[in-house]
Amino acid sequence: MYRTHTCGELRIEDINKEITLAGWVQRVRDLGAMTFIDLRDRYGITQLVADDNTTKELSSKIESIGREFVIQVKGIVRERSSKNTKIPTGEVEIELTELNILGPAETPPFTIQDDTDGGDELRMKYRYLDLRRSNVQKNIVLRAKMAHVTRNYLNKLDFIETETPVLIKSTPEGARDFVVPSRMNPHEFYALPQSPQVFKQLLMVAGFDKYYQIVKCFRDEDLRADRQPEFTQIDCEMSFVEQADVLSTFEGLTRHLFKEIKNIDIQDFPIMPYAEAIEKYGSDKPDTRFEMLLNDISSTVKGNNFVVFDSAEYVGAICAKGCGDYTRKQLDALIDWVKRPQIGAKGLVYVKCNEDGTYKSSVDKFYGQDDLKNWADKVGAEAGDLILVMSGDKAPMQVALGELRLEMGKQLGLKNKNTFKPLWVVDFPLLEWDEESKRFYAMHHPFTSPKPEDIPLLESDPGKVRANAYDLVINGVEIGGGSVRIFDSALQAKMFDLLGFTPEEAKEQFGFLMNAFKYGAPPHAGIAFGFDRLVSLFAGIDSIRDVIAFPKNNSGRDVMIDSPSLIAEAQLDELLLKLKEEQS
RNA sequence: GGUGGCGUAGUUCAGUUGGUUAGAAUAUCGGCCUGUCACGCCGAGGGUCGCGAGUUCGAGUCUCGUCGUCACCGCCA
Repeated sequence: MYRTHTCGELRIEDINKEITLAGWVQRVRDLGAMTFIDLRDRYGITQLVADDNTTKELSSKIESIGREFVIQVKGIVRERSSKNTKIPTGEVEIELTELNILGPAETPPFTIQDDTDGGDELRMKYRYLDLRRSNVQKNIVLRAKMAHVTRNYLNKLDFIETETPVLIKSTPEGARDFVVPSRMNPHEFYALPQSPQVFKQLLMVAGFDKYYQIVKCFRDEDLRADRQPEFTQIDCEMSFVEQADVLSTFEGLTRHLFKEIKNIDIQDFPIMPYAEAIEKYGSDKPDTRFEMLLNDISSTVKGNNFVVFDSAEYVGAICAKGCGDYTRKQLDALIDWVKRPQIGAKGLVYVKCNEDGTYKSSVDKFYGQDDLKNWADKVGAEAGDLILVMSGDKAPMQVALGELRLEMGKQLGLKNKNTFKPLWVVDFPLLEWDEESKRFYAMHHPFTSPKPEDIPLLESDPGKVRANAYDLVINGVEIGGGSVRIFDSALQAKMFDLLGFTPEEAKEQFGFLMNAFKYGAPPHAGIAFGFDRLVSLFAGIDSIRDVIAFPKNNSGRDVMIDSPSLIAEAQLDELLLKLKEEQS
């Protein structure tokens, strides 16, 4: 037996027990006549001690060990004469009688401590060492617990967990596919799923009624802190349900997770149409932890010969509470911030609401005190507040103002990591016009059903059609999204037509789905949660890398195993593949 | 594809206007130390300043290129 206890469980009640422990050496503190060793495993740290009773053989072994050695020790639990109240095992220590080196260790390239000296790059290269650190382990443990709670909840509701294939078919819509050459079918490729979308719909046709799967999905697009090329979804689909049923089921799952994992009771779970989210927050994933809503003040500000506003389609304003004392330097920094290419605004007009009831703005030449008071009334600004105004074309300015709102929220400390504000965003547009290719794209995916009352618009004004699609947003993070699906093959054919597929193309790519619908398809709807994002939200972390055991870096590389990599010529030959020179 | 930050000891970083032998902390190694738990004290070793070119009497420092990395925009049904 390698151990009788873990390094996290011995207490004062265990005194005088003979025990065996195994783990990693966290640190050796040699005081001369006595030596302390911190022994670590994933459960905790236990102090070992060797003093003048120690045999020569044992002390020479102790001298030979260093950080991160894997050792097994036998000894007696005894009470410490000076206790450490910072750790649960701090009242006891192990008086060593025997020590075996199970695995010697070289000095690690960075210290295995919560406050490690290692940078991100190094930690990723030696991720197996990084994962020894308790604050990294706790994220992985949290992830496991959340998956467990999710499975329990959905199993209880009679959902059936079903695996779907990973080697599937490439489709041109949506994100780029990762492709895998087929040896047995020369010149042909599988694609890795961007989501199990069509399979879960086919499971509905098959009558499974309620399906879920915690599943890897793959998208060959550029990465971000919250985007990995392979990521995990809680993927779900239900039959004989309407949008409201899906929302309430997964509102239930979300509440349950918050309660079980964080012991938080989520109060409100509001539902907001997409159009309102854009109008009030300049985003389809509003962070509702704070207000600072966008106001359209176009009608209030026009007609004072200020050409910038008079010529603008949209003039919008937000009110930053308590920022009326911003200095010139702070305001200039904000102006620079909105002018960065990422935001791309031409400028920013400000109005300071002074404590004495007067106003000071960057457009005093054009607007008097009465005008500025009107603005203040319109946006709900009081003495001590700061009004920030941007103007231009409506859609981009709403987005820019929404970004500015988030930045101000950050500066004012309104994005509290311990507050959780969920929100359903509903009634997304069904289609999105793409200027470049002069065609409509499905905003969600081509199987999303339009709202019944908007179906006539499919002919006259497709851009106006709203979808039965919904996103779950928490604290400004898109956690999940789904839709009511089309289950009528005629309507599905019409959708493909709108999206520019010829009937032949539609048949070639999605014929199996349309065929399936001919044989009795139930009404169905579904949703998928971004599991990595959900876990990082619960962990209070911005990057999903920290909740993935072995993540990829910014350029999609695994720096630990060094992938992707070239393959042998023989492998290429077998696949009848030849590498082209890079295009210049 | 684009914008920006970073790259100096094992590691995290500092390095002034371009000027003497490139520093600190930590880690490592050696010595001392009986209650440490970020142990302490004394000492030692440790550098292709990412790589390449250029400017200059002289480059860690300036310029260009390149590679790596991070953040963001595009992209992500």
